[in-house]
Amino acid sequence: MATIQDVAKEAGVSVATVSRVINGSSKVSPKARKAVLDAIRQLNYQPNLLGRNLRLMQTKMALVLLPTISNPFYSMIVKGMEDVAHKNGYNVMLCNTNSDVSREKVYLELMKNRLADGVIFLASEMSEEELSQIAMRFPVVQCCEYKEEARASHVSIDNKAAAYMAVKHLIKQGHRKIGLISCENSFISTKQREEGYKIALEEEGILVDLSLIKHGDYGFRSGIRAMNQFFIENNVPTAVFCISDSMAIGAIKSIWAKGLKVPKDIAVMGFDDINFASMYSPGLTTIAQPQYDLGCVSMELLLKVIGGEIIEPQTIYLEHELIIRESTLG
Amino acid sequence: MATIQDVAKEAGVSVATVSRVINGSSKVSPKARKAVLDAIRQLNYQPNLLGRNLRLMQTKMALVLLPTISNPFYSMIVKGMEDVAHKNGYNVMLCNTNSDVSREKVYLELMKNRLADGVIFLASEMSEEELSQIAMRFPVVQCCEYKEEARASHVSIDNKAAAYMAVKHLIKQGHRKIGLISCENSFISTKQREEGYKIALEEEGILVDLSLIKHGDYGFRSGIRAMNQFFIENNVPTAVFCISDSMAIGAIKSIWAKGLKVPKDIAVMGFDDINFASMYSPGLTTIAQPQYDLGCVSMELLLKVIGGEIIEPQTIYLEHELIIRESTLG
DNA sequence: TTGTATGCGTTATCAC
DNA sequence: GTGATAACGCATACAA
Repeated sequence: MATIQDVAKEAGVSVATVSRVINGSSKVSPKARKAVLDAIRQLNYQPNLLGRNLRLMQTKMALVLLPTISNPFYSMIVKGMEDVAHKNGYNVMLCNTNSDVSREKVYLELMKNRLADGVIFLASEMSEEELSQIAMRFPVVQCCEYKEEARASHVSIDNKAAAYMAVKHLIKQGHRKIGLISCENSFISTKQREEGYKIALEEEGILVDLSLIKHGDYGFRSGIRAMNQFFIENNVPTAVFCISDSMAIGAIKSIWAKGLKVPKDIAVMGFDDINFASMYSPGLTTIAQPQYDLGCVSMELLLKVIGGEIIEPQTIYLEHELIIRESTLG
Repeated sequence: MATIQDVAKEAGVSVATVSRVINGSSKVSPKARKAVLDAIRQLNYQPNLLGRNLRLMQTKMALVLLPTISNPFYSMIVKGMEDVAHKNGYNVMLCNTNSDVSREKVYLELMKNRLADGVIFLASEMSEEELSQIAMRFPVVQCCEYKEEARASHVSIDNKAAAYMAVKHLIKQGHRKIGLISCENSFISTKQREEGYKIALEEEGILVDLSLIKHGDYGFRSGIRAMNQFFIENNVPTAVFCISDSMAIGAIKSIWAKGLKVPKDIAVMGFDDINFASMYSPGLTTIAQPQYDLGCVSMELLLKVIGGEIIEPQTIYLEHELIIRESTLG
């Protein structure tokens, strides 16, 4: 494999000149430039970035930690991150953590070992303390999920306002007995969506009934189980707000199994607007997050932190949107 | 940031000894080892892999190029690749190509620039010629999709046999007029699934009727459109075999829109067994690929190619499975 | 068992 | 404009 030395020799110039041609860093005579370019082509030279990165002490690589690539919700977010990164000469390294702290830490080693310039977390399992520690020493941005107390920037929607809007929509359809299928986790979005649900009810003078709040794990099956609970307890709401689309689809399956119809007997709404929400029958009413923009803004922020333009942690909220489909229109 | 020099000074030994302790490469006296370990802890030292990689001319990093992370089909494959990679001290770099050749090439530059030791392609858009060129110079494995003529290893199922099995199942259910919703692309899997479809029909003495073959793009909407074609042309089969689950779900939606039932009026089967296939109502009959194993075997193969254990291109087929659910049982 | 010295491929500083 | 050369952090051949 040809090195910059070989190119210099072939072109009859010094390595410094070759480097200057490659990086356009300063003036080079047309004659020397041509000689270098010819030599590069001749030798099929590819710069070895290991050398450059070592010298520059940077890798133009950004880590993106996500719990799973099988959640379609992340796909557009990642696209946004990649587009912004590429526009700025950066590459993105996607890392599947499986919501496993130890796996997160393995990947973070890559940054600690200078193989990446910064990291974006999409739902970390680490403690606020650990996150703050890392953010003190390296460029860190949190996207969608975040730790409130961590001293690190974050970009997300206002989950409380979004859940509030969702429940208000159900109330407007005439529902008073509204169930919630939430999750038992420590995600800030969960906490905030529950808050939004409660505030919307209280504002209408509806008492928050804890027996109408069930829990799943975001997944389809857990949505079935949670909805079944209502039937088992013989305490069935006329509308159910699920904090994920997959659970909402599970809830619908459970409702059908009882011979009931959606939305005629029970209205169901989800959260996230995954692709499948519109593919389903009935189309699923849900809250759409600006996924692509969340990705773009997160990466822009990270690049600024890497560049040293931003020192203090930033908080950025983007707009969400209520998408009304058949599952709540009855 | 502390370097190996700092550690050496702190421990009162040479950098060589520190390096030896870190890599366990040769004998070090217990006393020196302890001094080094203490110094490392003291200084919170993290080796800079840029230096090591440059010196060793390897990165312990594998590139995985996939057309999109939003296709749930890839998720378990990637998991398998990651598990094997991690077990062998390797990291995986997921790269979203969006089925864009230029994007593929950008990522391949990372390998050409020595930032990765090898690459696994999941559905490349490059020509066989280009692929062969790259495989000549770098470790390359193709997973699931592959170019027949490319001189590079590949791991996949036997798509022809799988499609054959699928259509045979429909025939066994009593169907004779069986439609195919395929894709207009150059993927080998497409070609082979079409072949399997034809062979299964011919074997039963059923003439292959080209008007019963429609095309989509793997996606849900294209499944609707393709199925609609049958209705528009007033040439409706009693069973439809779709080469992707998403198209199958689209086909079902189209059938429902005509007031017909699945499988009572028309049986539908898919391919891939994505998670959603079992979540849907009716559950979708489909062909399951051993996704996790495909990933594992591909990565094992790549590591062997990187290690120089394998020189000649290998071809490995894994077993598929027919998953029978309600969408064809009527 | 340990230390010295060299080089991996690149960029940047300086002197010319 | 150009070239010689010193880093960047690490691993290792060789010498001791």
